[in-house]
Amino acid sequence: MKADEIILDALSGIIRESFGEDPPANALTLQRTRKEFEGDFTLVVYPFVKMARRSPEKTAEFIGQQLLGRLPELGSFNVIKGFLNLSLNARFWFDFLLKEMNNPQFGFKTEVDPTPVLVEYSSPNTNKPLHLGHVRNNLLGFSVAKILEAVGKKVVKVNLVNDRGIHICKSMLAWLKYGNGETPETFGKKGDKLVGDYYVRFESELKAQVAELAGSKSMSEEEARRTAPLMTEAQELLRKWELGDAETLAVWRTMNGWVYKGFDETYEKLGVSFEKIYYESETYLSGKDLVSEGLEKGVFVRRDDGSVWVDLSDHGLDEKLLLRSDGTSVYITQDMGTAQLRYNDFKPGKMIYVVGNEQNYHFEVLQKVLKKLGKPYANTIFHLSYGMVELPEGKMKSREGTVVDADELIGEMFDTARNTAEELGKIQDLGESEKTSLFNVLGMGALKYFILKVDPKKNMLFNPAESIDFNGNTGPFIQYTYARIRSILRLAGEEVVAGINVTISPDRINAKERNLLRTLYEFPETIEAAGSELNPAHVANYSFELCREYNQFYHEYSVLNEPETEVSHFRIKLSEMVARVIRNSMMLLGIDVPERM
RNA sequence: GGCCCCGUAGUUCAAUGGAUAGAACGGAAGUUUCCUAAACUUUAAAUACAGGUUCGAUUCCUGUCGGGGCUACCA
Repeated sequence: MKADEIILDALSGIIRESFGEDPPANALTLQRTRKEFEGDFTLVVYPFVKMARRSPEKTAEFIGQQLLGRLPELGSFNVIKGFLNLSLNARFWFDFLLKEMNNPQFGFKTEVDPTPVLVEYSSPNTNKPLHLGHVRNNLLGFSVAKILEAVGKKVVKVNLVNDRGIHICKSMLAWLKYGNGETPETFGKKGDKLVGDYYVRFESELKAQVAELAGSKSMSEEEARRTAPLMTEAQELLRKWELGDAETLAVWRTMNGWVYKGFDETYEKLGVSFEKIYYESETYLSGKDLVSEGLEKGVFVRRDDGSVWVDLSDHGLDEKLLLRSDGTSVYITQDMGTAQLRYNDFKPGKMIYVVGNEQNYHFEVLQKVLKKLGKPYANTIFHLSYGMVELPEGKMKSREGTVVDADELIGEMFDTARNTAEELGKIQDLGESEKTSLFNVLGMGALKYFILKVDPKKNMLFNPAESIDFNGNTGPFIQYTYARIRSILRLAGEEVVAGINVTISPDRINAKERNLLRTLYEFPETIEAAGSELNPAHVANYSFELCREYNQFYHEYSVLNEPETEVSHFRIKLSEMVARVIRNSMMLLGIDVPERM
């Protein structure tokens, strides 16, 4: 049983017996004592003042005395205003270290809840390469999956690829018209870049046609856009695709194949992966059954023109189209279908969709429509909505060409890591392949940490130069701290590190060591909180705090200067555990840590 | 217009309704016989505004002002 649970348990007993009332449930919580005060846990006693019929100070004093009598783990307490600060005794912290110091799984729940949790993330379109926005999405999705696994969930990571529709037909048309049979091999470009280029080509050629039409025939721009030859050809191509035209499908498969190969490279560099990939080309028809079901149940209505709608005004939303008048499905219809499909595939207890906040409304509608249909999984849908990523130069706009390409960004992070490390001149003894892997670890660590340390729902500003700073709240700083501890442990020598036991007496534990122990103790709670809020930022900020505390400890107390003593053994064991927790927390963010740097 | 999200030091980010609102970068001043100075110490600097709820509000509620998003028979 954990310390705070033991305390709270005793506390509720005391309150019931002494004040004759059950304590209000929401008041029975402990918080970590703030650094400026002495103590480990703090109880706010204001909620009990009324039933105690004493002043806040007297109430705290009374509760403190009672707890001291009951809990052998409690060393002392002090009272400041209505705050009761409790200090666990050195023995408790010492035992904690003894128990956990050799546990590689510290902080992770080992028993697994068999009900799967499904996490959808990435969700790319096949007509554009991945960009900075996708990077945030991928990192968030992967990290959330890792965190959920750490709190004992069985996680299924899925991707939903939007591989069909007018946009990919535009790329196909441009390639057929202007491509001269170009392939990624002949052009020396990743496949997703090649296809993306032809999408851009389509748009620029279309723009030229529109300008001409609008100029010579004085059409409105909207009309010109709709009637331009390229646009009607693209529509025609989509019709052929939907009819299953063999030639069209062959081009489509070839080009999508290029794209997937390109995506896979990017995913690998980002370190993300999926258990299952859904393709919209295979699922886009599946929502129609649900529409029929809704019509039968009378929760949807068919209008005179044949289109099908749902009225959500009773939920404070508008009417929403579910099926076009020509009987084809729209975005939301597909999402209804895929939700059902996933439910059938996995029967998940929770379905998490990592999708940008511009789709908040869409997911609100999706959930309510499924609820109207009486689907059991409607309430399991959770939209993990995240904010936009902006750059120091301003917002990303694809039209203005200010989109940051994911591969280019990854390359830049690598280069910056190399430049910075070379400037500092500490890597001469590494071989070429070691260097390459180190720059990769550093560059990606910088990128991932910088993005994940921010609360997902907030818009954020990504500054590449700042992210790779080796100081401050950055990935490289944490990686550096880890590498330094590993270096210390190597110096300590095998026999000391392997020391079976630590025999230091509890009263030799000093304040900085206690601080460290207390922070380590919080690690499991941090994961738990991050898991329930689906927020990796908790883990990121925790690991930074741990590193800072270790640096302070390290600065003040040499780890090795009392060789072969109890103190030295103790500090080495403590360092070892700090290193392990840093590594574990970085693992939850998908960040690698270097053994030396 | 309607709906949703966000406003915290110069900047980027923290703070389950709790104590004197924390860090980091940048600014100012210091610390090298030392296991990594890629460190540490000191210092100045902020809750957009106005009400309300309560023992207590950055946090919850209302309004105002700013920023962003959504409001397609696109996805």
